[in-house]
Amino acid sequence: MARIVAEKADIIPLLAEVFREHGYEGASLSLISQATGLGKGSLYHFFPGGKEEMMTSVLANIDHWFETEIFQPLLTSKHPATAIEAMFDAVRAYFASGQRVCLVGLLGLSDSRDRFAEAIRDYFARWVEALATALRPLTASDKDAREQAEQSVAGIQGAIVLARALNAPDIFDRVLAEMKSRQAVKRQE
Amino acid sequence: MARIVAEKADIIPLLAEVFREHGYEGASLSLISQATGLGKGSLYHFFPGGKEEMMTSVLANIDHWFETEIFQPLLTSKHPATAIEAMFDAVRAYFASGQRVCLVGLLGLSDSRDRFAEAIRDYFARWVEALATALRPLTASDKDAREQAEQSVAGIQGAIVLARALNAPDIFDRVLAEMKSRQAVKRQE
DNA sequence: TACAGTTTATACCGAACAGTACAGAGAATC
DNA sequence: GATTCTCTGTACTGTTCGGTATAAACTGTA
Repeated sequence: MARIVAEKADIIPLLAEVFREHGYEGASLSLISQATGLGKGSLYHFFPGGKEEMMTSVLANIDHWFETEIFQPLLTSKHPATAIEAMFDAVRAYFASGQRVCLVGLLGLSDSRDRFAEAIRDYFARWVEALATALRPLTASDKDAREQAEQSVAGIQGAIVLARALNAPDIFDRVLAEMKSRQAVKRQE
Repeated sequence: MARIVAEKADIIPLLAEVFREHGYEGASLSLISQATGLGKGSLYHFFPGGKEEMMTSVLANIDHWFETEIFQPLLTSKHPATAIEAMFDAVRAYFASGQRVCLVGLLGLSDSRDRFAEAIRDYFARWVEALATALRPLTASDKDAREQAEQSVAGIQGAIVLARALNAPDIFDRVLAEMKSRQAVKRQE
């Protein structure tokens, strides 16, 4: 029969969007089929492990993106202060000012979190760790750096929740802008 | 047949916990039946509107709690600074240091958010508004008060996400404690 | 053209889903 | 004791779920 997808990798972003919109349980195979344009036969050909394998593939994809675009710059940049600012900008674009949900955060709140607990934990642990590393030269103590990193990652996740709930992307931008400027102030002290 | 529940109100907290754990779609009638000890017959006797009515009842219950325990004190207290501190303490207890999910926030991220959009929006809008009102005497401008209120509500929601994801209630406490102390610093300026 | 491997659509499975129908049990009232 | 109203258990509806089996259609190679 007609070949629809050239690469398995091409459909992972589509899968990610379905999971983001409907969660893991809510993303039924018929929704997935509709969003990707692939029938069940094709889906189970590419992902013999079914929905769970689809989700782990999506998580691996997200993980890779954050690793290269967010974590590594924070960890290796010669100018941590600008790296942190770049992170806020990248995050704002990635989450579309809160109109795009953080799939990992959502998964952590849902009842399927146990199934993907490790991936969820790693994602946030690495994010906090990377940000804390970048903050270390700018803060009085390692403890301060870590606390501030937790504060920022939490702030970003909460900004998504709030912006979605109020259907107001400007709130997301405002919360992130304030956190960003607070780092700037701290640097001047 | 044997009467199990004296008051319909008694089972709403049980319903709330099921929805918190499994979300709206994930909370199947069999799970609800198990958690409440009521069969389908009883459930549809108390809630003829089915799951949707159960959720709206739960949301109304949550709304009432926050209105009396959080919003009103913020709006009417003679000492807004202490009212804000009390809010952080009450929130910490309510969400059990992040081990208990915010149902309204979760609902806002899920795909059933459209169905309860109004309740979700009201909840967060009133929270931000109440906190901004309490902050107004303590900040330079109304704009500052509002931005700081958004920041705090987002921080609380994000702290839940982060604490759940990392399975670390201490992070929730740390993030809230820092936000609380930041208000205190601002007051001294 | 013949063949092999890959990709697809479709029919199907048992289980679980939300919701309905209804008979009957318990308590309250008279 | 009869009646009434509130509550509950059970059986059932049609639908959808994730997943499987399979055969056919396509592509690449020869």
